[in-house]
Amino acid sequence: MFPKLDPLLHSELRLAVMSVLAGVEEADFTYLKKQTGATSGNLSVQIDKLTAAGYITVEKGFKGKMPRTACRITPAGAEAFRNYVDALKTYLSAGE
Amino acid sequence: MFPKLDPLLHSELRLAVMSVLAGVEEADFTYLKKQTGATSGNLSVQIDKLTAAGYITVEKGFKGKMPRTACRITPAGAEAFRNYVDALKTYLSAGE
DNA sequence: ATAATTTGGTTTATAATATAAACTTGTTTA
DNA sequence: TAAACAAGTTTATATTATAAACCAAATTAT
Repeated sequence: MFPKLDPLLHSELRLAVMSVLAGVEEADFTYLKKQTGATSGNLSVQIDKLTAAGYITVEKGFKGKMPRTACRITPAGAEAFRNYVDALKTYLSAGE
Repeated sequence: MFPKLDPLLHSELRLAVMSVLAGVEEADFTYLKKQTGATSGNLSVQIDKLTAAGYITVEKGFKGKMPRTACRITPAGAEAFRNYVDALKTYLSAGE
């Protein structure tokens, strides 16, 4: 009936992060923070979880002398995102 | 950018309950349990929260001798549900 | 030069949440 | 009349989301 929702994606901030990453080649920490409006701490934690799940990859380097954390969605992450969207539609259809 | 998601609706079970109720005149506890696959305990708790929020109403009575708990969505609940669906679309659009 | 502020984060503490297990009350069946 | 079932509720637990506090390095102000 109602499919189970991937708990990793059923989280406001993680979903926002994935939503941004689904639309761009790569996004760094600062950009994600700006787009999502999240606090640094929260964003850091959620990025870790998405990384641990294999949904995104994180590449740490420097832009000039400043640290920079670049994030990309993985194929697995993109698929999970699509599946989540599909699953959610089951829940939302009544509200159209 | 990303609108805030109503935390009362951003919950797998509560959303499923609202989804069912959005489509029918009224549904009783047993029916909701069957449709959502939830445990009684969980369902009971989430129904309470939706009631406290004014999103649904609960009417207790008897069907024959057996207790029955009938739930209906309220206008406020229906509106909240619509708003939630709209807000969510912002998050999902990248995944289409 | 050095003190103060900003940047780009991470770690840790807390409060809220979802969830199931255990329990209750009454009914039906063996 | 004992056992099993129905329809829930209460309570305990484990997870989560989130922000506050912290840290290191770079930049800016004095």
